[in-house]
Amino acid sequence: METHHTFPAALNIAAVERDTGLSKDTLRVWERRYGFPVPERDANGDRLYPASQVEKLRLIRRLIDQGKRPAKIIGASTEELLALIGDTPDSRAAAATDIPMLQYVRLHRGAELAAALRQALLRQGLQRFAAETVAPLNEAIGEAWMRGEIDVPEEHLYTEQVQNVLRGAIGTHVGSGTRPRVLLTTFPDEEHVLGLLMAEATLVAEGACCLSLGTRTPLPDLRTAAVDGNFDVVGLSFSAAYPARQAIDDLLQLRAMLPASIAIWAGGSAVQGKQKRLPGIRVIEGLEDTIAVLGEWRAAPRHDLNA
Amino acid sequence: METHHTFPAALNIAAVERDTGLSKDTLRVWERRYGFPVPERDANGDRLYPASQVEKLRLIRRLIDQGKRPAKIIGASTEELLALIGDTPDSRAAAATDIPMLQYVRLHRGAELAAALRQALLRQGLQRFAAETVAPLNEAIGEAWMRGEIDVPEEHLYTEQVQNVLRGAIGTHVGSGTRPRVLLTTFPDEEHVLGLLMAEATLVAEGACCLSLGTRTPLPDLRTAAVDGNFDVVGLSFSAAYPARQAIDDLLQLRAMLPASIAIWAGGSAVQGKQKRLPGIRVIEGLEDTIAVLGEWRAAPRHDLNA
DNA sequence: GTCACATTTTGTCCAGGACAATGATCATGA
DNA sequence: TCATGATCATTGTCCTGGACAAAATGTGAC
Repeated sequence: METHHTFPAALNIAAVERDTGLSKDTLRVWERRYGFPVPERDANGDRLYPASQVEKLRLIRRLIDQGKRPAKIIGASTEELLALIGDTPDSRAAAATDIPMLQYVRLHRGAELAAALRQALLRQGLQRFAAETVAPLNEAIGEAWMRGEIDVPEEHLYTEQVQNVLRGAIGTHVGSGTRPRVLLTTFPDEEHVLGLLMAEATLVAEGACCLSLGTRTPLPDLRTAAVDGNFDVVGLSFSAAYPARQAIDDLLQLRAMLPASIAIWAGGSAVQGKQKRLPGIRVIEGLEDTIAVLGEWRAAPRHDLNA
Repeated sequence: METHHTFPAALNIAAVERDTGLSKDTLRVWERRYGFPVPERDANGDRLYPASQVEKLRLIRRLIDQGKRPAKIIGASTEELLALIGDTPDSRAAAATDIPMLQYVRLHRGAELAAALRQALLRQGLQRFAAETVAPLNEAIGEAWMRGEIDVPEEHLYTEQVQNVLRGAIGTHVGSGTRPRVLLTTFPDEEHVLGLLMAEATLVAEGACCLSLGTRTPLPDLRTAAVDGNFDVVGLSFSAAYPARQAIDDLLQLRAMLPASIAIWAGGSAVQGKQKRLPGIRVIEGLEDTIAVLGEWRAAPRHDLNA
């Protein structure tokens, strides 16, 4: 049955950049410094990475995301790297958590996952669904990813199904005309959408009037949209993968670009606990905190109520 | 009121790559060959692009996407470029089409757009909504983008709202257990999701059992997911931006990777009319054609009905 | 008009050097 | 013992300038 050939013999450097997330520059400088990867060359002298090296690069990338240093692991064999993944300190504790929905993701049971999510939504209502089902599940997925238990397609499947359920629910809450008017998006380097959807779900459930621009909005465009759209608040979401340092810089830059009458709310792992370093910005410490922040805003005296 | 400074003085080359979609290599080689852009330099000799040059680069990028050649337009002033955009042959004809929903997008009326979409969905049902409302609207948005009438945030807003409505509707059609089982996704270089959602909507409305992995699934992962998940069909979606040549190569490569028992369906502008160059692959010529293709599959004799 | 062929244009890749930001290490003081 | 700061090593990104193949364009024969 396995007569059909599976992969092309080798990938060029651009394809490897796509597949591994390692930049072309990084791939070349690793080759120079560490002696890995050492790709073949085509007739023109261009690099051609065999699938085995790409596979190893993917493992290395994962370990680096976990905090390992390239020099320490780049010499290891594929087997040693596999052993290293899922051998983090908190691995055993986390592996114990046995959420059924996580099993559906592992086993590619998209339909069952969707059904379970929908059932949870019906039982809990939108707000508790986001806070008590999606948020913990998100975390569990992140940890399973770290442990190497799930891969790209599982994560995609998960994101798709959660999106279907959350977006369907968000759609049923119209809430136009209410206040505050919140513009939601992420910065150009942040492509994770689930945090944004969870925030939107929580906010619309509380009667805020949300408009989401999705992910990756360029800063100048964000400014224009916020000012022209007469928004009260701009909400930004950051995943754990976003460098905290850059999040702070970007937020302060946005703060300088927007008039003081527009509040900025920032949520997600990357900004958690950074309130003191973010003057003029309200850090949302967790989904539950969203409601408190919303209450704050509504309680605060405002200049433009008649605007 | 405009006392706050709007932009940082200049962007580094990585930020310009993000904002314009032009690779670092391209930016450097243009500077060498055409004398534009000519960025400032920081203390370390690194390029710093002023906002004005980035703006011009964005215009150039748009014109290139419309088919212009860099050498022909790179010398023009920002004003001349602006005049060039929206001066394409079919511009006048297209500008005449005056869909109300397109107005909502132009004016950032997210709530109104969502309401109009939802109303259309209720009136038409999922299938006709996809074919008769979303598809033409998509095309109109694409043309408005070409003409420079809408920009990144408008396009984001549109995509978000359509996603909310389509995903909500898709979610209500469970259809697990029915055949065929269709695995939907896009290739790693295709990030447009609306085509995929429209296909999914049409298929679930016809009782197919769809599972979407979202966009950008690596080929090896796609193969594993299709085989392990016991799917009958793998469906791929291509936007107009996808190079037709690459679409054909990628599809044939996927065909070689998958067992013959799994059908491949491909849809979208990039593959339209390419059926004869894609043996073993069923090209879907339009949303309406989807239903015909589904009927074909169901009518065809199969070896594995008892699988 | 349409096909084949020559020529120009254009994006991507290469090598190898440099540097700043980040992380690790270690000494110092509370 | 633990925090704080200085020093050193690591690492990703940017640089220059050269090369080449794929795509687009132009040219001529039919």
